[in-house]
Amino acid sequence: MSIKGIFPIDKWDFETDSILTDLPAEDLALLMVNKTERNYKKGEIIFWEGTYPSGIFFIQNGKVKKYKLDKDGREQIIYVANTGELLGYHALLAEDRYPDSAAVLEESKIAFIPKTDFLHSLQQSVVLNRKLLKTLSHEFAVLANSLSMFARKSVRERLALQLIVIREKYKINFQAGMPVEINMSREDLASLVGTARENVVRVLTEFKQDGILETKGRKIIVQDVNRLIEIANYK
Amino acid sequence: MSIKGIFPIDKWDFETDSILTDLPAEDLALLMVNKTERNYKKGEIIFWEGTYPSGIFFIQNGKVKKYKLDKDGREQIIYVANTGELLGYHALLAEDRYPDSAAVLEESKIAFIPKTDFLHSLQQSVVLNRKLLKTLSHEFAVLANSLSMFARKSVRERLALQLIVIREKYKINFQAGMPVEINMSREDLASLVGTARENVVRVLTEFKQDGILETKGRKIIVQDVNRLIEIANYK
DNA sequence: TGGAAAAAGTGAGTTTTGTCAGTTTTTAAA
DNA sequence: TTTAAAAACTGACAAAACTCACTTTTTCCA
Repeated sequence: MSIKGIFPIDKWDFETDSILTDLPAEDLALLMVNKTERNYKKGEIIFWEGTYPSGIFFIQNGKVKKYKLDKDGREQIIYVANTGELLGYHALLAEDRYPDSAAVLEESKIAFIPKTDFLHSLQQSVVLNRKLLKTLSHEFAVLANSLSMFARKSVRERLALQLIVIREKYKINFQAGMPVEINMSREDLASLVGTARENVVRVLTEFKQDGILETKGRKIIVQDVNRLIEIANYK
Repeated sequence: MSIKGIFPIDKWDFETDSILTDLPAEDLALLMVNKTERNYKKGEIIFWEGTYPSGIFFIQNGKVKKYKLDKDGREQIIYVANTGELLGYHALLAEDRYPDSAAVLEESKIAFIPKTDFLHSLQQSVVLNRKLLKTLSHEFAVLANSLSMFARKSVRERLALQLIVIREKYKINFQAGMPVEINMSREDLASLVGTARENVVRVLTEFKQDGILETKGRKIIVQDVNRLIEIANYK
């Protein structure tokens, strides 16, 4: 059974990948005409908050965290982007600097599309325009959800919820039916949940004792999503 | 001295008002052709989260809170929109339900623009398209900031920051040079800061004792913005 | 404009979260 | 395969935030 029947996963996912999949072949070709591919190693940074963009990025394969660092150096993950998603278009469209930084969570293949090609495609393609407006508006809903979660939910509730959401993203790495392994450092999980690493570890131990999940080294295998959904206490 | 030299207020403001101010007269006329105006009393609701949109709204005069209610009925304010701003376009552009609710914070005059007119203007006006893309991308940056603040800052820091931001919105109600009065219930302030009413009251009392602000009944007059900026501890 | 209702403010106790200072386990390079 | 470094985990304590029960002040409308 898919998670969609029991949890509104679409409210936590940007659906950026639909921008390209719905684009007519000729519009897509125009956008991709000068793209350059590159492999990024785990932990490598794609762009830095506060710098000016020179193009957009397309995740051909891999996972990317979008995050902000606060004054005290603490990291907050805003969103985890997956294979097929675009990155970095906010800065270009807002005619401003990057609002966040992006770093790869696992070995990834990422394409770069120059600014001029993106802006040119935007002028030419009615579909690209419409899809960007739709995606950005949907992102608003996702961020509003996240904001409300961080402001109002306990660490335990937030961790349960983020485990549900992040697990969906790791499904892409595993065959259907096979147990999904979440391979994320406790540090990154803490950045995602908005708490200290120690708290993540403590709650994970609780969940493990309750038979909700098991761990294989750092990897997390969720055994009872329904219990996580209950704990997340999300309408 | 304007706040802009000492605090990056643009990172906390949607700038939605620029959508209409930058629109060519003919595009604006097309958009406004069937608009209907209405006065809303304090507390009245404009639209509800989860319902389908039939148009967009324009705040001709007043202030509107955009908020979400969680499972336990607790309110989280996502954003406070001011005179000149548009409301409700996210749902139409995402072809989805409203992601949040909207209610007026003070007596307001609000215009309704039917869905068909908005979508028709979108097809006709290149400028409207571009401005919406720009505004939505900027909103992403604002929400990412807020998200990070809620996840990482203390109640004291959050209240200091929100007082700075909300005070700018109340400037519109007062003559330049006159002391700005923030006229917001402690309940609404708590919804904005993401905490309980009692905590807002306690921190406000502290700020009052430190000479950072004074109160006139429920109204808050900030006397030392620089101290608030220090306390907010925002880079 | 008096008075009832609503909102603001206070205090004490509990719960949650953060911090520090470690030990143990896992990872990955040599 | 060994082993040093990094990451994961644990416990104790401190700080922050929440909740409840209550008093005082303000608002607003009959």
